[in-house]
Formats: sequence, C-alpha cells, structure tokens
Amino acid sequence: MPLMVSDGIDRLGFLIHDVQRLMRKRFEARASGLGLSSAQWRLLVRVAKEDGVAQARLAELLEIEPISVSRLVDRMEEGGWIERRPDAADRRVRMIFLTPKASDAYAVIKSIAGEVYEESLVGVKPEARRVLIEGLEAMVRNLTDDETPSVEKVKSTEGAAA
Amino acid sequence: MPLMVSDGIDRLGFLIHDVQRLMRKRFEARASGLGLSSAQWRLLVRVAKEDGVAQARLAELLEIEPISVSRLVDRMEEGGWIERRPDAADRRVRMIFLTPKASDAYAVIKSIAGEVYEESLVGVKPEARRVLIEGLEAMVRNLTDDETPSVEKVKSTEGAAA
DNA sequence: CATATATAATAAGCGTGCTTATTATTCAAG
DNA sequence: CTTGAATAATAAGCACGCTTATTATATATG
Repeated sequence: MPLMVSDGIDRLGFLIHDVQRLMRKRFEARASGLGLSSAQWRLLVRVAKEDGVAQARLAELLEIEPISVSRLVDRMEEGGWIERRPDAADRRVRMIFLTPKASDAYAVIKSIAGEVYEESLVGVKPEARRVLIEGLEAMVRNLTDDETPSVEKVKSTEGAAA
Repeated sequence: MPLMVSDGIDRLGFLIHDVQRLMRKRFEARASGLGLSSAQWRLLVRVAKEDGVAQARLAELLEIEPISVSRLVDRMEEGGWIERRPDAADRRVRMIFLTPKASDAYAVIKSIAGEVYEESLVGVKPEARRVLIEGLEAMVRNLTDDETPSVEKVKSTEGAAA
C-alpha cells in the first residue's frame, strides 16, 4: 500500500486501549510493594485531596457507580487504607478518611506516577506533548457530551482560557 | 500557583484512563444491539483477520492471558459468534472460526468504530491528529520496552529501522 | 403526622481481566 | 518406549467494573 487515507486513526481505539493497559501494568508493577491496585490508588488520591468525602461524591469524582465505590472502599478498609466514619449531619452518609499508612503511600504513588508518565513520553518533544495532552483533553470533552453530537450546543462555547 | 512546570502531564494517566473508558462506553452503547462487548469485538476483529487462529495465538495478539481468551471464547461460542474446531495436526489446539453471524457483525463493528473515532476527534485538526497518534504510538513503544530502562541493553541496540 | 419521592449505601449476580494450578498433548532425550 | 520438559487449554478463585433491586434516612407535600 502506497499511502493511507487516515493514517492510524482507524486504530485509535486499539492505541488508547494499549496505552492505558501498559501504563496501568507498569504502574502496578512498580507500586505492587505498596499493596494497592490502580483502582485503589485512584480513590486514595481523591480522598487525599478531599478528606472526609462521602462515597457518593467519590463515585462522581471517579466517574464510577456508587456500588463500585462501596466495594472498593470495603477492600481498602480491610487493607487499612481508609476509614469510614458516620456523618453526624446526615446519617445516610459514611465519610471516608485516609489512615496514616495511606498518607505515607500517597507520596510514593505521586512519585511513581511521575516516573511512569515521564518514561512513557521518552522521545516525545515538549511541543508534541502539549498537542498530545490537548488532543486527549479534547477527546474527553467530545466523548463526555451526551451521545448524539451535532444537536445540542448549550454549554459554554469554548472560550474558557481562564 | 503562577504557572506550571509540566502543564497536564501530571494528569496523563487520568486522561488516558478517561478517554479509554469513555470510548469503550460509547462504543458499547452503540453496539449493544449486536450483543457484543468490547472485549468480544476486539477478539472478533482478530479472528476476522486470521481465521482458524489458535487461542494461544489470540492471547498473544490481544496481549491478554490465555485463560482470559479461554473464557471469552466460552461466552462467544455460547453466543454463536465463533466456533471451536480441533486441529488435526496438533490435538492440543482448538482453532477458532467466525460464524456467518459474526462476519455480518464485523462490518457493523468497523463502521461504529469509525464513527466513535471521528466523534472523539471533533475539533482536532489533521496535523494535531497526526501528532496525537504518533505520540500514542511512541507511548506504546516506550511502555512495551521491558521495564527497567537504563539497565539492560541486550536486544538490538536500537538502530533497527528495518 | 402520613405518605411519597429522593438520596446514600449496600446486596446479588455477571463480564473480563488477573494469578496460580491442573490436564492433555507434543517433543526431545535416553 | 519411557521419562521429562514445554505447550494449549482450562479450572478455581480474586479484583473491579457494571445493572438491577433493597434498606435506611432525609425531605417535600398533603
């Protein structure tokens, strides 16, 4: 084949899938000593930024279902990473706090994440990195818009440079 | 904070994770009528390109473990998508073939995948798309290199342009 | 207050990935 | 041929996502 109409676009899904899988794999290999899975450290990072957060709020932040948070928190509580405490103001709510063990792990996690990100981008120039990140951000925006594109056009037009 | 050292690089893992999740979700919503999951159509696509392939080979191609292929194939066989046939030459092997139903679905899958890719890239200019794809390809290469960089240097030194 | 609706969390059960271990078959030595 | 290692597939059991349904609490309305 001499050229190609759309280059690698037809493998975009496979590419994204592979990058995600390989990145998770490398992170897990590096962080396995901590005894945390990638789902667990993602939750841990959120709680580190918003201590005492409710599970429902975590589900929003992580964009997974509340029940998934529930079971994730189960295992993390067993592992001694987080603690559930009742909310005096609303007895339906269980507030989530990090244990000291988890706070220590947080620093390690950030460091490992930085390493993996940097390793994954070896040979990619700063300008290309910027375009890559912006492209991924655009993809998240496009895919987050509720399904059928070309109809709704409500939200901010796009000028948000602030 | 006045500026930032590395812009969005510190969220690279979250970005990739989000794009992958949203893309899979949208594909599944669109393809749910077919009754195939994303793992299933990924396998289907491979078999479409290499009919009669062995499960062990599929595990290599999909870069998942043989046992995962085994169970995936179980469910796809139940669903009437693929067929296992013994290999006369090696009785350990089960060869995998698509059913006519799956061949029909393959066309639909390719079309839906194309739609989702295009929708995800709305507003991303051709040049930026190229950089994005190349960046992702670079990431796959970097992350595929066996773990610890800077130590081993056994394989081809790197000049392999062939 | 009573009733209806909404919300927070959980339970049950499934799909898809994993690790570890087992079975059947092939292949390489002796 | 027998022994032993390698390979193809599977089994068992776990993590983590999902959908659907349930329980407890909060809130709004009559």
